Amino acid sequence: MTLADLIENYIKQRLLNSKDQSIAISRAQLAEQFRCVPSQINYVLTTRFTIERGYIIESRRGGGGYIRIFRLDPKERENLIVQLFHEIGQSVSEAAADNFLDAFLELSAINRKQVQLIRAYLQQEVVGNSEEQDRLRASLLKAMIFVVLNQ
Amino acid sequence: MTLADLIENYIKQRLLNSKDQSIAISRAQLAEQFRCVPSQINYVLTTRFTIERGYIIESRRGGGGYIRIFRLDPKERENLIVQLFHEIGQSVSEAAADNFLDAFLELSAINRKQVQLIRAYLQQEVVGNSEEQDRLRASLLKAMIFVVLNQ
DNA sequence: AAATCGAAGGTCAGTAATGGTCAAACGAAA
DNA sequence: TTTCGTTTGACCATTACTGACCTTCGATTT
Repeated sequence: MTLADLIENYIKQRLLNSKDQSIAISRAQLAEQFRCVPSQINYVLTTRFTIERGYIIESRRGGGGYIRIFRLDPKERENLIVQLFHEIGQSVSEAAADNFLDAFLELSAINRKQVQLIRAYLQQEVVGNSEEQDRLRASLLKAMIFVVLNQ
Repeated sequence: MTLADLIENYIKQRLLNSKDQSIAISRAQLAEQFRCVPSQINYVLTTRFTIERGYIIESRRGGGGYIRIFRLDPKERENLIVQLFHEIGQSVSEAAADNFLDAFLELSAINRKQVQLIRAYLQQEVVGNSEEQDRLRASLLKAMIFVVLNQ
């Protein structure tokens, strides 16, 4: 459990407690709270709270500046899942595949074990990130996601 | 009893003692414990903790990195099913794919709905019976069978 | 109104901390 | 002697974290 993980969990907890699926934070203050440099907060936000994972970040600089984190509306869950599936497209790198799996997991479209299975199978069957491999990876990923979503 | 065997036994013992059929290890730390190079751990994992033997490996590099080992639930009829899975091979025609699906159905490895889903998805994604299409069909079929078998 | 200042947040490159890969050497069994 | 599983180490890839420097924006001063 790294510092980045701790900050990630803290933000997610605050989002769960929030009324409107969004919270505002002060970068400097949060950095102070976790005894780290402010840019560490940016690192957590850019690696963990991406659009693919279902978050939107809005911020303002200057005096009274802030960072606001939105969790996408669960009402649109189905649409998001379908959209996410389409976003996989024809070709994905290994890292991109992981992001997609995490995104499906975040949406509770699939569970943790299914993620492990799919990831493991992809790693076993698809090695490297050549264009051909990326295409095969996308095909396999979509096929496996398809069955777990629909069965 | 080689070093690889010792490490294998150690990991299996820890899995037995674990609550959720999974443990996390530090590659460097485990290597230190057994007085060997870190890559020896990879050797043990890739030779002894494969999917075929019922294990899944997940890992993360970088600071706070780890290796997590999951034990899959051992199933009845596992040998037959695994064998059938391997028989799919690298290339299957549409008719052959249907036969494999029926065979899995006979073994109650998958259910009717899953068969329909897989068949429909294959028909949608793979057209024709050229060698290239047959290879893609085999890949997708195995990927989808894999997830429904193991999840 | 324009210039300036201070208080936010943003970016990026560098360093450290992990784990991954692969080919060669080794060694026991056939 | 050959073969095949084991072991090693050099080199690679990924992730976490930091700090110097940059940009933006509101408020204050000229």
